[in-house]
Amino acid sequence: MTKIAQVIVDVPTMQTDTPFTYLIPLSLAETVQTGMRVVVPFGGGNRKVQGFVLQVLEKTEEELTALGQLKTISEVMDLSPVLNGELLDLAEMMKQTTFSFKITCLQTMLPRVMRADYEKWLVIVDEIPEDIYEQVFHCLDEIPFQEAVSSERVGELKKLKRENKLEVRYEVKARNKKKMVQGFRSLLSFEQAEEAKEDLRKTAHKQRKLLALLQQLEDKVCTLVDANKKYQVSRGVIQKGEENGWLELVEVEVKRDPYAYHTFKPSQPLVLNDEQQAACQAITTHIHQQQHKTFLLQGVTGSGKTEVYLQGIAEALKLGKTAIMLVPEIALTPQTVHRFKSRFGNQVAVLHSALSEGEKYDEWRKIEKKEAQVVVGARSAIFAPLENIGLIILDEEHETSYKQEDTPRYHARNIAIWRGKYHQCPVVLGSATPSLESRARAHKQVYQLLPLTKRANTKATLPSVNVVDMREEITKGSMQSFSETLLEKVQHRLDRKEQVVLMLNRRGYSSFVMCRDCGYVLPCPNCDISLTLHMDNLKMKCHYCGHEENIPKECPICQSHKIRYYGTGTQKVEEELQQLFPTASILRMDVDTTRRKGAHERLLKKFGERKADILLGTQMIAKGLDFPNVTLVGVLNADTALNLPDFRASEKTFQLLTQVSGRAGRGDKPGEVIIQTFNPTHYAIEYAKNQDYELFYRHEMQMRHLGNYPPYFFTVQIVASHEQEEVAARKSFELVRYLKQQLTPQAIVLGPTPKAILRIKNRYYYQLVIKYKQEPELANALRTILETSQKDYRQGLKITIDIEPNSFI
DNA sequence: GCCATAGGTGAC
DNA sequence: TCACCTATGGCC
Repeated sequence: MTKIAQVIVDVPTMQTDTPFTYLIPLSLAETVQTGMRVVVPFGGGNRKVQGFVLQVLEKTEEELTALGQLKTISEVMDLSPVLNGELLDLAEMMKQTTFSFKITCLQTMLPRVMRADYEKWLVIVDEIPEDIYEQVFHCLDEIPFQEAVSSERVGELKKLKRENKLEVRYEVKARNKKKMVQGFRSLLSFEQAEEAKEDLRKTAHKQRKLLALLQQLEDKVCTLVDANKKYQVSRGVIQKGEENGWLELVEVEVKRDPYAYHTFKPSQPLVLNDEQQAACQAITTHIHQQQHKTFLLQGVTGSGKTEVYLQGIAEALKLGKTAIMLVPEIALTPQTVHRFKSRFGNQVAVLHSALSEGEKYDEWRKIEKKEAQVVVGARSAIFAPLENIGLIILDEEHETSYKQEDTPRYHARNIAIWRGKYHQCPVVLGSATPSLESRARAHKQVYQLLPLTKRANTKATLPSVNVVDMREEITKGSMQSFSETLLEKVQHRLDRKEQVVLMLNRRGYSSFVMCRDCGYVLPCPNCDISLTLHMDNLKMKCHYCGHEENIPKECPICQSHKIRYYGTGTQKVEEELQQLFPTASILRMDVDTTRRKGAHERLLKKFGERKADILLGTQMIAKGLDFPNVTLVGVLNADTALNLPDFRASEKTFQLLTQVSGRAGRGDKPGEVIIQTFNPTHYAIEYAKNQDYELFYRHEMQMRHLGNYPPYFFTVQIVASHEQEEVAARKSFELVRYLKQQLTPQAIVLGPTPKAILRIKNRYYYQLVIKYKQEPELANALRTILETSQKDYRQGLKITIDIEPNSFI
């Protein structure tokens, strides 16, 4: 019997999107297991690629010959599997539902560092002309392949390769480096150490201390850093110890712990009110009974959803089970992490984008080694390699960031429910403003609704909300960002030493440069969009392709010098605000001020300690902040999202306004919210003003029904892009024709239309949209499109399929 | 993604 | 007739 392995190779194409069979060499027969990463030779040149083992099988000699000529696995990259059976199955589901390659799905589930690094070298294997050896190879045996390609003598090198005098060598490099530090281990028994102590001179305190430490360690390893910090034994003393033969120096692995220098005060479960109690009960019953069910925990802001999560997780842990808690990236603040760490201590692993690649890898391994039972993280944390999951939670389930924007375009909510079914455990979707899809499913009893209607802090009442009609402010002649009403209210809070949060809707609020004489706006040379002014480095920047240029001094069209900054970035509003309230201390929070690691945390801490009066920021301040002294929240421009040509515009506006309003009056003092808008009668704003989700939901459902939008219809978006506009356009017309022919007459195929931003990075984008209720042939049609698109791809025509896209813009 | 191969083109 | 190009299929 011979062992063979089914391997998915790291070549993301349609034709290689299937398992390949490899022989397992005798030397690795006991090592190779399902779910491990391996290095295999692939293709004509036998270049080495990374692969994932899907299956290990044993074959007889006859069976083996029937399989034809097989290649052999070169090496294994892991000591133990990195993906278990569940995650391998999950990858298959993702591939099928997102129309992406298996390899891409597998890689998505692992920390980035576990993707291979490939290196290519050009190696001399036979005599080559002296001058090439000296000039190109610099008298070395091999050079990086890239160096050879960029050399002036590529032609000659190619010829030498054909004559087998040169060879290409491929290398697969593992990037998942463990962090190693110097440590030491005792070589003495307790008695020997005791004797050594006696031989010491009386004054040798430090060495005596070291010996005591060695006795305490027994055969454990101690790092030099720990010896210094915890036991005040310095490097020199340890070196002396080594010379004396007391200890040996060793390399030890340390886990990077991003929260090592934080202290977490343990917190106790809070007393739940009736509604929280009922919700918690429903969830824990399902944990106990090992029964899957999806719950929609709909609670007004401040209703204590988090405490329900915490107690649910505690229950899972009590049963020896594990739990995943997903939080949107921007809500994954130190405050949030703190709440979980202080309740569950170091059982918690945190996964989010602010961590370095190494830190992410270590947190991942902490989970994999079962050192952590609770995982708190953003979207990709849904793939945490936990076993025996008892509870999965998605907080702020309506957040669009739960859907990945590039392939595989999975939605964390779907993955969560899949894993919930696999582990037979409850899944809790929590939100104050659920997505229409989820709320409709709760209505149809697909999910079970758990309502929380009261604020947990009984003294805290829902804030009163006022809408200010900015059209009137304009006629009054005030050209500022602030209405008189808002200014009065801010002054009032400043007088009372209370705090204010002001939010700018980022979209449409970036600054651009316009000529006052001819109206010329500086465009990006690669994209159909205007450049944005960045004050931090005084450059004009394109938000889509990253193009940068200097701020023009004169208009390139009419040479006028009357070129001015338009629009209001947070910086400009900050200046305006400072002029109006010279004595107020203002904190600005936007991409510019939070770019540096930990800046986000520092700003919030400062505000929490009441070292500032006003917090001015973009959407990032709308979520999860809990500052009891904030009694006024102002939204400077509520409409910018409303005007987008997107069927979710109203929903997003309503959600944002409700979320940000929830930041006011979380303590004992009542809160107030001011919403400035040019559309005071729009239903999204009206219902947000009354904090009435139910009415908004009903109204919006009618709108969706009229427009044949989700949740009444399923949607698929297909985008074709090419450097030449007509190629992209022609392809999308062809796709529409094909789809109309494949689908039932009930399916609605819209388009093709040019995308809202036709050109990005010098590529033209055309899209088409399919709306449908039931289309048994759709999956097949999409798969066919994917297969045929492989050919187009070589001609530079890219086609992407997005199931249930976040927007059609 | 990359290589080997096939079939085409032009320069002599 | 060869050198060089691009388009295309296969990779275990």
